[in-house]
Amino acid sequence: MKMLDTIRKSGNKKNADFFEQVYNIVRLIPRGRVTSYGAIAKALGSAKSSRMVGYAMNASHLAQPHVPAQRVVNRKGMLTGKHHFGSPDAMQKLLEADGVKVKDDCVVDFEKLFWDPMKEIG
DNA sequence: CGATTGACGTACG
DNA sequence: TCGTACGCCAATC
Repeated sequence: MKMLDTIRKSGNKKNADFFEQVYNIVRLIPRGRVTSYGAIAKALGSAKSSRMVGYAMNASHLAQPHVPAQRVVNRKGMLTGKHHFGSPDAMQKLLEADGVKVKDDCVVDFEKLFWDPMKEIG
């Protein structure tokens, strides 16, 4: 499904291009699965803009509908952004609610649960 | 308009 | 194997 293509065309507005794309991809993440900032950045064609993905996530709480930001972690599978949630434990709780086990701020079986955006987009 | 920062990632020691 | 340094690109100061 070339969803990103649609996303890109629909979100070609000057503002909200990168952010919107990030949000859309994150919203595509199935329940019980996770992905990384770098993977999203790469999926958007800006592999070197992984930091921007994280930056976009910082404002993800403003996006509508809700963006499951808890399903996005760094390449190590660590919950680096947990501190940006309401509570430091909110992210882990949300992940556990999705069926993702978290141990020591790290996603268990991260590689197995890893969801590749390119797989859905490409 | 230049400098600083950041929910990352890769390279290097 | 672990810790530190740097690059990337957009937003904020």
